[in-house]
Amino acid sequence: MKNVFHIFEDRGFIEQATDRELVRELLENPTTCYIGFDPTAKSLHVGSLLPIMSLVHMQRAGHRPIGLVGGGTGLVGDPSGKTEMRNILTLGEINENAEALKKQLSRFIDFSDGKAIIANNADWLTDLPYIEFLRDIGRHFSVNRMLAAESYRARLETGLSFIEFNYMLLQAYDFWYLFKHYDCRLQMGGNDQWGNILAGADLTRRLEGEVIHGLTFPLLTTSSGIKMGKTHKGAVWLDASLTSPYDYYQYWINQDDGDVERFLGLFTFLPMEEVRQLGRLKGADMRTAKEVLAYEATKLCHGQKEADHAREASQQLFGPDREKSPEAAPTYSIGQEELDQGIPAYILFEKSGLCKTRSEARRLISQGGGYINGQRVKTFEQAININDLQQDCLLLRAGKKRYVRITQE
RNA sequence: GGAGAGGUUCCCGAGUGGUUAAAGGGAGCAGACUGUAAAUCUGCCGGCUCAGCCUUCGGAGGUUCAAAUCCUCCCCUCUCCA
Repeated sequence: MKNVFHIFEDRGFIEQATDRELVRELLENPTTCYIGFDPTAKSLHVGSLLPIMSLVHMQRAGHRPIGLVGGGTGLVGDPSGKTEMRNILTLGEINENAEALKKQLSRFIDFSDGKAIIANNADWLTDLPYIEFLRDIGRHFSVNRMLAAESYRARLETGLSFIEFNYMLLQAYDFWYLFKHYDCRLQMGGNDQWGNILAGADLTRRLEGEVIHGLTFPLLTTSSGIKMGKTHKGAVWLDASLTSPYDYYQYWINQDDGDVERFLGLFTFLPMEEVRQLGRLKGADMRTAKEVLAYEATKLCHGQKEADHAREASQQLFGPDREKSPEAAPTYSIGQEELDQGIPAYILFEKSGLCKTRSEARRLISQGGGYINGQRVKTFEQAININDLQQDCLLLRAGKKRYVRITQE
């Protein structure tokens, strides 16, 4: 089996490593590694996809991944890469989120038979005795050195509370703890975690005299330098009830040309020869590569069946017969009474979820961005009624890409 | 604890009594162009029962015909001093 380190290198996962040569050697043999996930929301979003993919690669290569849910650290708040102090969550919220995270990770990683582990650092952090912690752990940290860390330096400008300042110690403790209890010798994470990862490796060296390692991934931005994962509707979630597989598929197909090859490497398991080949496509052919990316990414997250649906739906809605076969679009049903009476177009656009407010719907339609069955809506108060139904439904479109099918209840 | 600075619409950031739903930029949306891409140009960008009305400038009161702008108290942040 190929060393995962080469796979990571080849596919563009690596930003920094504590020692490339040693990490590569380490990964010659089955190794336990971990990545922390913050339980700040009830679902992960595409921002966490890169770490997840790395764990999948690890598992496929015969290593043992640990998904660490930051139940304990979530009670504190991580300053890394944030300019504002984050909201501190209650224990209840965190546990709820932690549960949900576990479920999501299981879609990507096989947790059976100890092939992977899910851990929650609340289990060992919440009961830490303060004095002992200071004595045994705190003494190994130099404040001078911590302040030199980029993540803290930035926060020094805007203010940094003591509890946040301790985050690094806690995460370092996590790494040591996982090393101690699971023989975990590699921590991975986004490049914003570099300082924290180093701290953990450092702590373990001091406490145990053992050298353990860290690896970071590039922070993902699109070619235009914007953080990934935001759309008109907000964050792109991995949970199908928050972001539908169709929207998820669409998210990927709408990526910039310049990102496609990189994303194929990171977010699919296609062989790299194929990825490079797809990346070489020029002009409109690039769409093929995007379709592959969208399909593969959706398949990984939501399964083949959903991916097939999403692809079909997209092909119908964006193919040569667009507007003709709207079964594929997300559906919203409306009461018969309302339809009989006729409903103003802008209200329908708002109700169907295409616009967040009625004002937005008015604006959209006034600017010529509202369509019904492929026809531009002329005025926002235009009444939509039963006569507009074609084969029992009508197709609403906002702008060029966003569709909703309206059916009668 | 003392002294000073500051909290403005999604973000950054102007505004220091009426002409301010609040400059400018970013993000976002729409139109044109296109390949469900990018770039570019144009328009939009608090809400609503929308030629009008309502709600916003940390919070609560007050002055005034009129306040984001003035006063009082409170909350929070930053800087310096201890």
